Amino acid sequence: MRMRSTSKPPELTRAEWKIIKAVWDNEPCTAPAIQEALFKQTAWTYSTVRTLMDRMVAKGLMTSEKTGKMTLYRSRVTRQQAQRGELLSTLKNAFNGALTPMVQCLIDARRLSETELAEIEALIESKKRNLKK
Amino acid sequence: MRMRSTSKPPELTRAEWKIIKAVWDNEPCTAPAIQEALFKQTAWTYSTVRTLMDRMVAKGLMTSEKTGKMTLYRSRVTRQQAQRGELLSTLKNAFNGALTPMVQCLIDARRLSETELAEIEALIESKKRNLKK
DNA sequence: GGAATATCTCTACAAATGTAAATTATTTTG
DNA sequence: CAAAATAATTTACATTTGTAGAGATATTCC
Repeated sequence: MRMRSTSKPPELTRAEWKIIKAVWDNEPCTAPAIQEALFKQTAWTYSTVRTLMDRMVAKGLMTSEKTGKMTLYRSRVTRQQAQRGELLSTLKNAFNGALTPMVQCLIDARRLSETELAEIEALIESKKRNLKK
Repeated sequence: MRMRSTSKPPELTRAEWKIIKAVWDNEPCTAPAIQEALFKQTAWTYSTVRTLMDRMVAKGLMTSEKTGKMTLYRSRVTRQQAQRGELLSTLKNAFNGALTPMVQCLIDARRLSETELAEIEALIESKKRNLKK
């Protein structure tokens, strides 16, 4: 039976976001690979990256599997799950769960191009049709 | 000269969100008032609330003014600013700044009612008109 | 004035987060 | 094989966050 995700979605710290995004783009992957991938952006040393990754394994955000010399990491949360967790927590903390104000804020926060507005509108339209059905 | 907010918007922790929301609803206000207002929800003691509030003053999120016996607190960030900061940081961390996927995720994350969809659509419409002008 | 009440101040402490050096083991390569 | 390069392990440490107790002060009420 397919069941509606029961465990609340994860929340990641800023550092963890950087890591997991790199992992999603490279998995399965090693810690050295990730530190290399992030070095330009973060200048983190191998130690730092490794520590973060192991903590994330401990938290259930990734898995690690030791194959001989190297340790391979894989994400245990999908991008979707993580994004959703983040968004829902913002919705809850900052907007008391009220969706419309959140969207309003989003619209105001950035000067949106007409293209973006059109895209968003299309999403809504599609969802509406989807609901009707 | 009116200048475009240069300092990046604040980021608040979960505890800080609880506090500031209570402050917005009561300011200017005292620490005891806030702890009372939050007690049902958080069960925090006076010490806890007070510590949090003073830290927030140190961070520039609020001001405090000692009038005789009591200390009065006032927010230094508006709800708008704080919400915006939260949203933008989520946008950046979790969505690499891409707006449309974020909205998509939002739409998927909750089963939206037709009413909500309509509301959001109205927001978009309004913004579009606004852009044109 | 003393007891009760309300506040404040100071100090504390554990957990989480960000960051990394030092040491050890392993592998590659001249 | 010895030297060089890689990767892993262990340990550390400062800062931030969550949470609060204890003691000092001022205020009010009997």
